[in-house]
Formats: sequence, structure tokens, C-alpha cells
Amino acid sequence: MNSGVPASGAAGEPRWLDAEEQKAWRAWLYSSMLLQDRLDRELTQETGISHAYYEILVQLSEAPGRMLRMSQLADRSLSSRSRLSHAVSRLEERGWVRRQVCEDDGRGQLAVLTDEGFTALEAAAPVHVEGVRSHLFDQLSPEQVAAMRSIGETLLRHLVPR
Amino acid sequence: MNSGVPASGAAGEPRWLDAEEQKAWRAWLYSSMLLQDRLDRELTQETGISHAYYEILVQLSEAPGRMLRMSQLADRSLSSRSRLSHAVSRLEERGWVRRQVCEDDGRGQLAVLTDEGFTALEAAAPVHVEGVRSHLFDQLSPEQVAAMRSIGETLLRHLVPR
DNA sequence: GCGGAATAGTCAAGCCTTCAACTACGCTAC
DNA sequence: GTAGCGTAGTTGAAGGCTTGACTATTCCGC
Repeated sequence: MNSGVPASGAAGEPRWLDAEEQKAWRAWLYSSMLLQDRLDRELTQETGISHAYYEILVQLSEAPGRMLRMSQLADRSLSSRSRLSHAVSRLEERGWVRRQVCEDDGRGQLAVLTDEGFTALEAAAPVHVEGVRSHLFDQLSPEQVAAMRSIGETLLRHLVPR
Repeated sequence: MNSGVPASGAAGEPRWLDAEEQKAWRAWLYSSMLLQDRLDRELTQETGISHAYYEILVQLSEAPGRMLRMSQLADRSLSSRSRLSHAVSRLEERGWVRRQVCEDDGRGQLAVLTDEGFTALEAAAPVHVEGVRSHLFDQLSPEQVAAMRSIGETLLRHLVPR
């Protein structure tokens, strides 16, 4: 531990960003914020489904039996337990998801995608994919797409626990 | 208009993502969400300043006279007018920002960074820069950093109005 | 079995963001 | 000068998210 790098917030001269690093950081930050915002807005406007809800529905649709434990669903949709619990309640009100007690574990709940939910997802998917294509893939060269993936995977290895 | 590409949400076979594109898209999306979340949490925990507020303070500190029109500040901090107005009110309560009527334009307001605000920013900056360095630059090769910048700038040209 | 620790999920309070008015001022033309 | 329109910024209500507390259940060691 503590091999030269100070613990975050600890003393030691800050390793400031130089001008080039600043530009790289800002370009990355702003572009990812704006892209996420744009995709979320377009999806919400045209389908009534926010990107967060869309992710939940996608994860359920890809799971065996179209159902997942609440905590697994939370992990896969990058959501906290609490946030997911609220979100599923709202999706339940729309009739797109239904809760079901878990056989194996009395503590657990299963979130199950209903047929109505699957239909709603099918309707939203083309809008989502068109957004990703037009605002992301259509803008980048094949080399940039490859680099984007490599950067993303590198960062994920660092950021994802375990 | 309508040169072969359907207007968003319109008919026409969706241009689905293939498996490689899926992986690139997911890697990018998840890594950027997780990184922003991580930086925001660390900054908030260690300094009491969220990343959104930090951005506002940075923009003010870099402006001439450490002041900006509300709408310019909103644009630069990727914030809606309304959101910024609320945020400035809370920063005012902390004594870090102060509102001032604009001489040239009676409709306008200037947000001015106070000395206390500047001091708070100075205290938070090392924490922020250490986060960006350790979670981003330390993880990537120089080639990846260059690619990240090029991708970000390409996307910004597409996403930013004007 | 049984007591304590860990896990799954929910809930309430408070903060943040969005949306849709709304006020106030400036600009232009008549 | 004043009507009409556009711009700058604020406000309040509604809903989403986070935090921390809380319940219920399971796991583990004895």
C-alpha cells in the first residue's frame, strides 16, 4: 500500500493536468455528457421511456425467463438497490414489470418483464438504436470505434469491482 | 431533408448494432457512467462539493473578473437556465457566489465568485485532479489518451449546436 | 436448533432536476 | 411612445435519486 501515490485527498504536490491533458479530459467529459443527455431526451420524447428505464427493460428481456433478482438487475443496470426498487415500482404501475417472490430465497424478489413490457421495449428499440447510430457510430471512423471500445474496456477493468 | 435516412422514430428497417458494435457501445457507456459517478462521489465525500457545483466554480474562476452572465455560465457548465438558477441560489447560501445586476442589460444577472468560493475551489481542486489522474490518465496509454481526445472532439462537433 | 452476523429489499426525508408558467426588460416598427 | 415580440432569469410543483434506517430472511458456528 501507499507506494508513492498519496491516498486520495492526502498531502503531496497535486499531479496537475497540463494543457493537452485538460483538452483531452474536457473533450471526453463534455462529449459523454452531451451524448448521454441527447440520447436520453430523444428516447424519452419519442417513446416515453427514459434511458434508465430502457436499460432495465433490456436487461430483463435478455435474462432467462425474462426475470432477474432485484439485486442482479440493479448491478446490471448500474443502479443502486434503492433506485431500482423505486424504478420497478413505477414500471409495475405501467404494467411492464411484475414482482414475484423468489422460491429459493425468501428474502428475494424477482422482477419479471410482462408481455406488455416486452412490447413497449420492442417499440422503443428502433428509436434507441437510431440514436446511437446517428450520434455515435455515424460520426466515428472504424479506427475511432475500435479505440473507443479499447478505452472503455480498459477503464471498466479499473472501475468495476472484482 | 429526408435524404434516405428516416427521421428519428420514422419507419424503415432499423440499423441494428452488430455484436461488435454492441460491445463497443456498452463499454463506452458503462465506463463513462461509472467514471463520472466515481469522480462525483469521491469529490462530494472528500470536499462536500458535487461535480456539478465544482464545474460552476471552475467556470467562474476562469472568467475575467471571476464573473459571468447567468446564461453563459449555464452554457459552459452544461446546465439548463433553471438548474443553474437553483444551483447559484444554493451556492449563494454557502457564501461562495454572489449575484449582481448587470450594468449593460437590465434583464441580466452576473454570478460572481467570492473569495470564500475561490478558497473552497482551491481546496477541492487537488482532490478532483487526483481522481481524474488515477481513474483516467493513469489507466490509459498515451495513444489511448490521444484517441480519447480525438473521439471527444469529433463527437462535440456533431453534438454542440452552431 | 439457536443466537448473531450478513444479505435482500423497501421506505421516508431531503436534495436535485425538469417543466411550465411567469416577471421584467430590451428591441423594433409604426 | 407604445404595441408586440423576443430574451434573461426566476419560481414552484412534480418527480427522480440518495442516504440511512428499518424489516425480513438466510447463513454460520456452536
